[in-house]
Parts: sequence; C-alpha cells; structure tokens
Amino acid sequence: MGAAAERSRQITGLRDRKREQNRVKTVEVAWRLFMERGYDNVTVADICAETEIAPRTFHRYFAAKEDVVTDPIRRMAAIVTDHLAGAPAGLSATELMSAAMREVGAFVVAHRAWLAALRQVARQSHQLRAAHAGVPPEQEREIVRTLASRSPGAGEDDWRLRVLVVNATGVFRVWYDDYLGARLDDPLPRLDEMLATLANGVPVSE
Amino acid sequence: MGAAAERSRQITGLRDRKREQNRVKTVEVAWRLFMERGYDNVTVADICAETEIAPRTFHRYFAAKEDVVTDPIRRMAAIVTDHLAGAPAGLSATELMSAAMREVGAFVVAHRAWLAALRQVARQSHQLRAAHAGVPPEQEREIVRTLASRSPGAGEDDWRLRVLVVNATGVFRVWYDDYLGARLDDPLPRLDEMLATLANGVPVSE
DNA sequence: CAAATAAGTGGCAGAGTGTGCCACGAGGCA
DNA sequence: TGCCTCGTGGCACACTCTGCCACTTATTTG
Repeated sequence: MGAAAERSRQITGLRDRKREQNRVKTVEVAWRLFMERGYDNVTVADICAETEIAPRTFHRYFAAKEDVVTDPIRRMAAIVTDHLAGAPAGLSATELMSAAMREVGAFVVAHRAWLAALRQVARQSHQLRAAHAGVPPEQEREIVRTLASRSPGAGEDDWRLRVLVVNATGVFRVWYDDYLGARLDDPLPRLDEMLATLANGVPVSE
Repeated sequence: MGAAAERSRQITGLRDRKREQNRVKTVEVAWRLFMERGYDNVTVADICAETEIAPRTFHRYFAAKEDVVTDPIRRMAAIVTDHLAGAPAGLSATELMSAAMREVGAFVVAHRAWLAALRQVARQSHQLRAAHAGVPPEQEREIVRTLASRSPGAGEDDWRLRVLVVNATGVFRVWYDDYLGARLDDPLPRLDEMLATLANGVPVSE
C-alpha cells in the first residue's frame, strides 16, 4: 500500500505536479489572509477566490478548513519520526527522543517569526486552540511506533515508551510556548535543561 | 464579580432551577442518542426534539454540540483543582499532583463503564478525537495556577511546574487509555508506578 | 396586589462548513 | 490518434451556529 504507491505518485508528473502547485498556493493564500484578517474573518470561499479553485476542490485538498493551519504541526511531527528513523543505533529511547526534540527545537528557532504568527492565528479560534495544543493523536502514535522499532525489547504498547513520548512532546510544548511568547533569551540550552527531566524527573524542590 | 453573583444565582429558584433541569435533561438525551446511533448520526435537532427545547435554546446552553460530550473531561479537571486546593500543606508539588491524579484515577475506576462509552463516542468523530486527546488548554492553565498557589517560591510561569502538570496529565492519559482499552487488570497500582516517573524519570532501560 | 421590569424561550433568516452526485475536460496510455 | 482515467467544477443539500425580534413567564418594585 504505502511505499510503492507513494513513490509512483511522486514520479508521475504534470497532473500531480499541478495538483501540488495548487495545494501549495492554497496554503500560502490562506495563511496570508488569516494573518491579515484573522482566522474567523476569512471564509473558504475567500481563499478559493484568490487561489482560483472551486470550494469543492478546496475540500478535496483539505478535509477541513482547520487543516490548512495545522499543516506545520504535522511537519514538526514528521521531523521527529524522520530523526528517529535515521538515528544511529545503540542510543537509549530517552536519548533518541531528546535528540529528536532538540532537532525540532532548532527548526522552531530557525522559523521563529513564521511560527509565532501561527501561534497568534491559532489562538484566535476556539477550535484551533485545541488543535494547536499538542501533537495530534495520530502523529503521536506514529512517533511511538517509530521509537519502538528502534528500541529492542519494547513493543509499541509498552507504557514506558508511550509515557516517554507524551512527556517529551509535553516538555517541548512548554518550551515552545515560552519561546514564542518571547520569554526566553537563550532558548536551546533551556530546552536541554528541560529535556533532562525526562531522565531525572521534574526538579520541583519544595 | 464572581462570588456574590454566583451565590445569588444559586439561591434564586424556579426559573434557574428549570433551566438547570433542561440542561441536565439535554445532556442525558444527547448521550443516549450518541451511544445508540453514533455522534455523527445525531443532529442537534434530534436532541432538541426529544428534550423538547428549541435548537436555538440548545446553543444557549452549549456553545457547540461538542461541548455536550466534553463535559465529563471538564469534571475530571475540576477534581484535580479541587484536590489541589484542599490538600494539606507541606507537600511537594510532585506529591500534590500525584495525589490529585490518583484521585481522578479512582474516579475513573468508579465510573469505568460510563467513561468507556465516552471513549467510544469520542473516537467516532474526527473533531471529537482532538478534544478528547488531552486536558483542554484552559483547564490546564487553571491547574497550573492552583498548583502554583500551593507551592511557595514558584510562580505560575515557572516552567518546572508547567512541565510537572503536563507530564502528570500525560502519564494519566496513557494510563486512562490503557485502562479503558481493557488492557489492565490491576489499574490503580499501575497508575502509582507510572506516576513515580514524575520524580524519577522514565525507566527506559536500553 | 398590581404594574413595571428583567430574563429566558422560540421562531425565523442567514452565513458558513462540509458532502454526495454528475457531467466535463484535460492528462495518461495503448 | 483514440480510448480511458482521474481531477475538477458546479449544483444541491444537510448541518452547525448566530443575530434578531416578538412573546411569555418569573421577579421586583411601588
């Protein structure tokens, strides 16, 4: 199902390329409009008018209007799974996850302005806030699966792996919010410090 | 603003009592229908027909159809904040959160059948899955605030507190899913074991 | 106790999202 | 070149949610 079909679809040209062009253009237009007027003040019809596609087609690209916004989140999850899949052997699960989160951290720093805008947009709408609050369940399971495949002796149902992933992404979320909220001067070392809690627990003194 | 108005509203009777009756009845009807036919196959109009209220009134009670379902989640978050607010002094933040999560755990065990049904319903719809995936941001902040007020020397912006809360609720979520998925024979001790990772880190060997 | 006031309700119209269906046209294949 | 596949656009429709206004019923005031 997956790999072969994916590859052949990538190779085939022109029709699929045009499709991809339209998709990208749609995302760009939508984002510009969202930042200009706010998420709730932009209709699907507005986006379609500028992109020059039919509303019916929009919903073939994106199951929901919301999905245009949550695209970057999916991309960040992809960075994690890619990193896990490509990491050298012999590392502990905790080290693997920490390294992956650091990589996403670097991505965030590199795209700070863009992601800060995403955060602003996401805060405007009630529905978006939930979507932006964490890693979507689907992606989370994917991460657990990949991590499990790199961890001999631990199945993907192992609660320790699942807790590790949930905590790692949770820690990242806290850092992410602090950083984009402009509360951090030296972001990456702070992320390291926070990730250390995965191995040592949370250092709450009192 | 809050306390006085709240109290007077509680005392005043008849009109507000009827309102509350209707609200409760609406929730009951909605839940029965959801479990019978599935979330997506029940319209707001269906619910209103049996509850004998106008659709317009339904949306005065609930901002969204979804809110009828996510009500129990809010109740669990309330258990946490209540516990934190009423706990004896002198405990560490980690101990406070662990105890709170154990209490919610007991609640879940006591209402297992009901919550398993909730889980089923929540899995049916794409939108609901996101809502059910974790503690809503609003409630999460509330928990952090309450915890901070019980933790001398730690503001509500302290990243350690926020990480603690995120991890505690994350651990709980993993346990919750395992338990309602019927994968646990001895749920509460397992929850204890999982909560221990808050203080000691995740015990992933390899 | 009666009149004025406040507050919740129902009905209506409308905006907006998302889906099924079908015909059309342009890329892909023999 | 001619057939065929597949994405697209347009149409109609179901559904959620909101603003508005008239109506009824509880509550308060003189």
